[in-house]
Amino acid sequence: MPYTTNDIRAIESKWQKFWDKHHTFRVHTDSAKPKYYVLEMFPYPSGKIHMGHVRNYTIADVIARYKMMQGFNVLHPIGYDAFGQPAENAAIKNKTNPADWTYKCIAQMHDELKKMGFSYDWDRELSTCDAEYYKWNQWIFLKMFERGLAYKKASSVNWCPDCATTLANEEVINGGCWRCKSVVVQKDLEQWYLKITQYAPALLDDLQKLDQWPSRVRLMQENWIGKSYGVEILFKVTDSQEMIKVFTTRPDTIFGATYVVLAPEHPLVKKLTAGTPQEKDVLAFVEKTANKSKSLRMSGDQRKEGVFIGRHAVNPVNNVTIPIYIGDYVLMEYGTGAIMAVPTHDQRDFEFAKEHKLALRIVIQDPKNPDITAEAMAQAYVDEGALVNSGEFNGIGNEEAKKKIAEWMKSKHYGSITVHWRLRDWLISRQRYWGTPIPIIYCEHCGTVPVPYQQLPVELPKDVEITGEGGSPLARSRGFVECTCPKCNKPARRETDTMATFFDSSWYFLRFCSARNNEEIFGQKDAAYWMPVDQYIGGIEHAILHLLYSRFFTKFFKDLGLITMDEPFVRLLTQGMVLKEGEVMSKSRGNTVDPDEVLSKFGADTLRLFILFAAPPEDQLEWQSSGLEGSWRFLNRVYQMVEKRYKQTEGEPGADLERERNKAIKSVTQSFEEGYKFNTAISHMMVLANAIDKAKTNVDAAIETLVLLLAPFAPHVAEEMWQMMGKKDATIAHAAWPVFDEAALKTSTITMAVQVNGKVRGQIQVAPDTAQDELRKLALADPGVAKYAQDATIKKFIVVPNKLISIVV
RNA sequence: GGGCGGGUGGUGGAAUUGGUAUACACGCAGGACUUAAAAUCCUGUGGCCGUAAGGCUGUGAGGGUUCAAGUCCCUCCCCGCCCACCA
Repeated sequence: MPYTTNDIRAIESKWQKFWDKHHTFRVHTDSAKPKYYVLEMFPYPSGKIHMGHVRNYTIADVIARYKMMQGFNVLHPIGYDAFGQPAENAAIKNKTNPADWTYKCIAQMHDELKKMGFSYDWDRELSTCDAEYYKWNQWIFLKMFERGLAYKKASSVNWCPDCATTLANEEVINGGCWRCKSVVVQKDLEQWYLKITQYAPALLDDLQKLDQWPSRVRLMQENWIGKSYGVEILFKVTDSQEMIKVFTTRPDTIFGATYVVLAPEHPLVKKLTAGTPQEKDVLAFVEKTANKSKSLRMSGDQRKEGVFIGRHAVNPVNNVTIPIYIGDYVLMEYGTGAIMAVPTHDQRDFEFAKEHKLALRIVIQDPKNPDITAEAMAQAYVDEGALVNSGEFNGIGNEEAKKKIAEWMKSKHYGSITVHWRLRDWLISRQRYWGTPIPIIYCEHCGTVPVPYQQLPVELPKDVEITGEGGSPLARSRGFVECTCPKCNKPARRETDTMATFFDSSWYFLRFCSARNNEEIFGQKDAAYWMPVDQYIGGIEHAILHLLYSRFFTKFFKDLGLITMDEPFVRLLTQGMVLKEGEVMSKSRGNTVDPDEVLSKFGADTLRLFILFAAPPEDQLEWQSSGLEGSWRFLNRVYQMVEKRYKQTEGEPGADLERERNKAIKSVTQSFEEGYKFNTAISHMMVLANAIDKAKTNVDAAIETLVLLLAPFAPHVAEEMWQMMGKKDATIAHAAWPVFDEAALKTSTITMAVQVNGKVRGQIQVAPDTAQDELRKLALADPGVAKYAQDATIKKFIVVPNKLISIVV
């Protein structure tokens, strides 16, 4: 029977039904068995899966199935990150309800995932928009609220005018909304925050434990958390009692400070300019900056604008009086919102100083250019050098001076040694409908009151019309807003903001451990058994946001005493993007390939095999339809082998084929163990297939091995072949992964290359571990070698055991 | 501007971490089978010279270390990703 398109469909749907019927991938907490938790970043249910999903989930599935065959109790769950704005947009567009739209998409997505043959435990399938799930979001929020980790504050926030909602700092990409790319503006609002900054030290320190994460992801997190050591220095304002506290990481340049810059929003600005001739100009500049969005302020031409405020301050270390400016390049949110400017050794200060014709003073000598004057500098000198013009510190290297000056200033009470973090608290309120309601009630008498736990979930009302305009949609639902205060029973109002959807995905991996538990957020025994996730797989785009938030939540759960581990993901794999003609495959570019089309033409096994063969998982993958046919041909060939050659001959397999068989097991297993190099794993299987084709002896053992090795990659056809081979195991998914015999890999003769003066001139066949004297004779006897080495004096004779001989003449 | 990856045949990609560069596949060319096509199978396939044997050359460019360099060191060019006024 040829392996045709119709056969593929029949085979694949047959085995998908079989797995369903037998619950092949259902697992239970069982402390007697070693566990392995494989997780992919769950999808947003847009309805259709794309090639990115296919790649991500295929990688995960192959790992899960491999671990199963190795005897692990493998947890491999799936769910849907179902809250979020596309559902609202679709609701507006199609005049439907976000819930209806989302559940329809989930059903569709569910079917598509099944068609790929992924080994999910479907009993754990979940959607974050289910009340049984988001109830626990509210539970977490209340636990955080109790501990002061969830709090409300007024501040200038990122606002996306198109999405009509606030955004976290992490959601602003190049000044635009991460979802719709509209320019983000600033707005003063009262919003809910999570105090992720309290965990900043742990989030930074524990990165060291994540030695099985890609180093660049660790580095990205490290930069995002942004710990900097420095000094806070007090500059006294002349003719005033006010002090300006500046933060610097460069105390070694303190003697070079020639002016001070405050952020326009700095509270001292208004105080210091009140009633002065400069007041008008200063206020005008402050207002101008306030109208500029933060994103605009931080991007664009980056020309540094600012004005002199008419006041001066004294540098404590040398009593020099210097002018005070306000400048838009100083940010109120970072450090103290004020800096000491050292134009000679900071490029931003240099540009500002040139623009405003401010003084320059060199305090670090460029060893390559020791005699340069400040006036002659074309840019700031920011590298290392010895201190000059710095009083008692002259001559000291600046790295050493950083520590010495910091200590000295501390002892003189000029300043204090401090640490600043770049990480800000996480803004979680969204003025949207399709998200988890924040479980808070506002009472005129009792103030801000948390919803009691027994009243959870606070369900999303269904009677809300989504218009996309005018603040929180929930505010328009009277039945939702109006409530009674849990404390005093008087009429009160509910919070109408919903939670950012990143909240939902920050702990779903824990929920999977006991997805149907209605009593608790997750079973503690289940979590203790399954967690942490052994292998997590997803896109690099989540390197900061999702992974940082998940780490934060995990640490919080540990502090609650619910779990004992403090990092959720042991090993992280970030899969590369899928490209077509050199560009990322995307809907907006219109260069997508629909997985469905490939499925109907070639089936899931071929698609899976191709997507793994075309590139290593972490690299970009260039989509080539012709490669698909190659994978199809390979599966077909193996199928024909089982059909036509299995159990057709008597006798023993030849030693050569046995060696190839063992070699294939070793290589494929190694490809798994050494960084999931599926492309080479597949090539090793192809090598074995080629050897079987050529073999004249009994091929039964080799075919069995090949089918077993292939099982994680192409599970449907592997099951079919396994059945054709008359195997008793109910499913190849639980068959044992083959083991190799090191002894079978040995050969009686090996080929060694012989080089003369670095060029290969011949090859000799020798027994393994032949003695050097013998090798010398054999090598020189080779005609190709003799031609170059015969009459010459041999200067060196180098042997790389069992590989190569290098003769220098 | 800073950080991190990369650059290997016509294409996707291998190379045991200093040891025979181009495994495996795609594509292409020639052949077999066929009335024919598809499918399948066989052979060849980095470049240059040569009928051949063989020789020279070759991993972005240039230099270096070494018996030996895709791999290590220096200088430069190009591409991708991430972060970007964080003091």
